Amino acid sequence: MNYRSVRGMHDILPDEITHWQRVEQRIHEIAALFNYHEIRLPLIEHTELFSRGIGEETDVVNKEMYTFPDRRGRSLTLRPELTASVIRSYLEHGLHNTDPFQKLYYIGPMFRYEKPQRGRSRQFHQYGIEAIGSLAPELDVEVIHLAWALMDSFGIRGLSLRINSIGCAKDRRRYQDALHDHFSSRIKEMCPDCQRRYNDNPLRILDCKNPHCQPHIAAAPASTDLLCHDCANHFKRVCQCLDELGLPYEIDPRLVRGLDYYTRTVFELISTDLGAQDALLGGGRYDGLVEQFGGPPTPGVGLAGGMERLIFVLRQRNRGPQDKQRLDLFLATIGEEGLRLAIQLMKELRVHGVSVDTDYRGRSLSKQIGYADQLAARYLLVLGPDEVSAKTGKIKRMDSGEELPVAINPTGLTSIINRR
RNA sequence: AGGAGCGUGGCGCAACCGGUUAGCGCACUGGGUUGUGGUCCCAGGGGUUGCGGGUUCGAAUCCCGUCGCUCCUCCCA
Repeated sequence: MNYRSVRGMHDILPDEITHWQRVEQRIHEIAALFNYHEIRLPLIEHTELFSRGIGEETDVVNKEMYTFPDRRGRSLTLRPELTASVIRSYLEHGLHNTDPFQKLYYIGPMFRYEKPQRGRSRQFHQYGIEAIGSLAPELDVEVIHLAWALMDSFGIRGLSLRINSIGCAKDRRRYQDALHDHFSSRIKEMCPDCQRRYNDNPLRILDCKNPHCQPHIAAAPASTDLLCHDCANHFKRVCQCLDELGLPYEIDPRLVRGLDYYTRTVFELISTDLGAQDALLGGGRYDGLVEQFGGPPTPGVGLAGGMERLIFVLRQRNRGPQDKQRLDLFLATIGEEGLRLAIQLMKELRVHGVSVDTDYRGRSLSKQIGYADQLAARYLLVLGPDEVSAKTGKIKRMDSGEELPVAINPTGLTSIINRR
């Protein structure tokens, strides 16, 4: 075998697909409860959409994008996240002209060129929601509420939500200056990464996990102390509203985030089951992004979560065998005439919504029955010379072994299969 | 990008201080049982031990390189 999948790109095989289908189904259901509408966007965008939207100095843009020239030499990029694309689509289709307030969600693959490790692949899958067109702090809370509702629907416990506000663009600049002042006398004692960040993006220093840097970071000013009047009020109301809904959270003044478009509220949902990559989902406000893309001043708030990580946590918790794809009926056949009858019956039964299969490998009857058992078929019917001529047979419930006489035609069979 | 560990049939493992023909379990295929399943019994297919080189009478085993995978730092979903 000479071919392998590309590094960091993983196949999802049939034996694990029901997990994916379950999670996707649940996302559709929860999104509908909150009145979010699905949007499907291209995997590929013009590179500058991401580099300008996410920020030139972020890790994602700097070193993690799959960027390549197309046949005309235009620089294209496999999407590393979807918020920028959603905003592009929002503007391109003039959604802001029809109804500037939009509640959207998506599910799909994303690509980042990173060194793979647990909970991080180069192709991975995210679900996300974006609520565009309102500054209301209650909307921030709705987004967070949806995240909790999704987790609750899976019965996932032991999660913690960390939240912070990094303020508007002006606050952010002011905060960066404050951090500069704070670290200027200490930066020499801190790790090389922090020294680099000191110049590039002092906010990122707060993310450092190096124990030597911790005391310096702990003493740093909190972004929430420097918020302007409006931003402070906004954050206050977000927390208040979370309290009113009984949604648990803890304020983490060190929480920044790696994407430049965030303003005001930022948050992450953390699971201890995940190891080093512990963020199950993350999000925040991006009040300047639409305008930055040339649209009218339009605020927005959203979140994105990792499908792989969610499924991983799910599997940690319930270790039972997963549900198999259902098969209502297996037709075991004897001889050419038996198979001929089976083929005819299957055509008709499938029209009636019965999932049905037969043996295509000419195996012995006992092997066919063993196969039906392995497929977890609910019912079994043998089609041999007797059944072909009599047009009646005995249908067997595989779980109980009980056998019932049945007329071999779609009506007779479905009447038994469809009753519970 | 840096650090650590690991590569043996599809999967999980054994053999490894060099020594017959690389074994075992699961899975797969057939038979026992050409008309009724999960158990059991028997048989079978499937490996250039990741790849390349070196040491040696002899390498899955020791050495070097390389590729791949996993985990960690970092960053994030």
